[in-house]
Amino acid sequence: MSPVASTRWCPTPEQLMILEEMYGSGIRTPNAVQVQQITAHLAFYGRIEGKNVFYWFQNHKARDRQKLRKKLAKKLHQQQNHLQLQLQQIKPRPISMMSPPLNNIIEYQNPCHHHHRPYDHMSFACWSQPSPICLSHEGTGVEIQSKVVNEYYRNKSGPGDMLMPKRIKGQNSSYGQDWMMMDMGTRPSYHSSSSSSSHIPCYNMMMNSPKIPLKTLELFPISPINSKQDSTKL
Amino acid sequence: MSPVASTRWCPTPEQLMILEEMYGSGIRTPNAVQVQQITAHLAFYGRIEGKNVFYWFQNHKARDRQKLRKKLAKKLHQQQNHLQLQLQQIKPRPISMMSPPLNNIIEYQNPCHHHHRPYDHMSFACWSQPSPICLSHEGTGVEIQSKVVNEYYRNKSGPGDMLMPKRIKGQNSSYGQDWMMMDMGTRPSYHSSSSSSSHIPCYNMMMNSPKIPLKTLELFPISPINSKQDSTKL
DNA sequence: GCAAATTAATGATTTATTCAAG
DNA sequence: CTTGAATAAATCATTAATTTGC
Repeated sequence: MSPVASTRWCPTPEQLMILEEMYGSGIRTPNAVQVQQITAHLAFYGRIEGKNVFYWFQNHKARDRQKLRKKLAKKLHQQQNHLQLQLQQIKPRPISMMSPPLNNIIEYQNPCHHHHRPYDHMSFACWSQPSPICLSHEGTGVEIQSKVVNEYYRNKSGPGDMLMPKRIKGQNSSYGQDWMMMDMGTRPSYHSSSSSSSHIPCYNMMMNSPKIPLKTLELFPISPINSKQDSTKL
Repeated sequence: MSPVASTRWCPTPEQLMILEEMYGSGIRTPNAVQVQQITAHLAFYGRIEGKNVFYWFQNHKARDRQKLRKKLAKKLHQQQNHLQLQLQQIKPRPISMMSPPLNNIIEYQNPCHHHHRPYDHMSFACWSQPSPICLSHEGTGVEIQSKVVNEYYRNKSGPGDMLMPKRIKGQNSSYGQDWMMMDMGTRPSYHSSSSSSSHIPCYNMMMNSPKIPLKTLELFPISPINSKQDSTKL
């Protein structure tokens, strides 16, 4: 009879409203910092995590595109039909003569046209809990983690490094703020030349595995660890 | 003339060899723990991070599949040609009669056949640094993080929770070890029923942002944060 | 009204495709 | 050309709406 915690995030109406407002105002692929801010903000209205926010935008964007495509396909289909009608009226031809132009439409109807896909802008995953920064609502429980997380930050942080996305060159001015290094401290480099800073954008997140057993796991055999790998496939 | 740290991971021959051995021995989609182990192990031979290992397996698997597909398509194409030749020899027909069977082949050649795609098994992202656990090689610098990370773990970890993947039901025995909860501690739940445990698989990683400025970021306006969003797109 | 049965939405994951460094 | 990195599309799975028979 226990209420059984739901397995997946279920946005509250307020959360949804805010998310949609943000989306409406142009946010499409929030970066890690933005996701953190949004998450912290929304946590005021209910349980939420970074990954929920990240997924929400991803899904929303994708489904928007999907809708748009369908609409476009429909429109073009009608348009095409219309055109054909006109053509037929002007100069009737055998059916076979009409197929070539139709091919152009198919591309829109075909669910598989991943080519020429314009990458809209760098984005990256962020599955994380609300950070202690930017708690616009206080006393909501979000800052329960603050001490620990802050402590963690203190332990590692140096001066804030900003960096540009690797794939967008020469657009510094536009994206400078959105990108920053999240490298997990510096380790001695083993590679001769590649020194200290391994440049990892926001993807680089500390693995949050408090529940990984701390006991030493079996030393590494160069063979399947759990022997339950999907060697079935292939 | 500075040696300019390379932006992307460049596997050493040893690392590559080991990775390929692992792949050969059946590992396809290592889970977070495995990635950690592999990373720690390979760190002995040079700079490496969890995400490199993760990406390597992902890419290797994908490109293997790709090769296989191409081969299969080729084979089937030849086979088909052969069959047709035989058919033609037996009972010559007009060309038009031969197209239907050909359609079956096209599916293999078409790069867009994501349907009926057999999901091989649960897998998940893991962009993380080698964890302090399982350092099969010691004194290599990898454990430089250990103190900090361990401290972090100590701060948060409760009893190790194991959990099953959500999507594979009734297969407990097979995957039990591969899945575990990595929820970032418990916060008070705002949702009435959904209590404490938000079930997040290994995706759930603590954001590693030591270089995010700790200063309070601008409070949250329900509008683009950096005003540099990709509102260009759409 | 009201559950069981269906269907539609949408959160979460995995795979395919693209970009670009070396 | 190979392959590490990153994003978008496709897919799966669960929850919410909705319908249906009583």
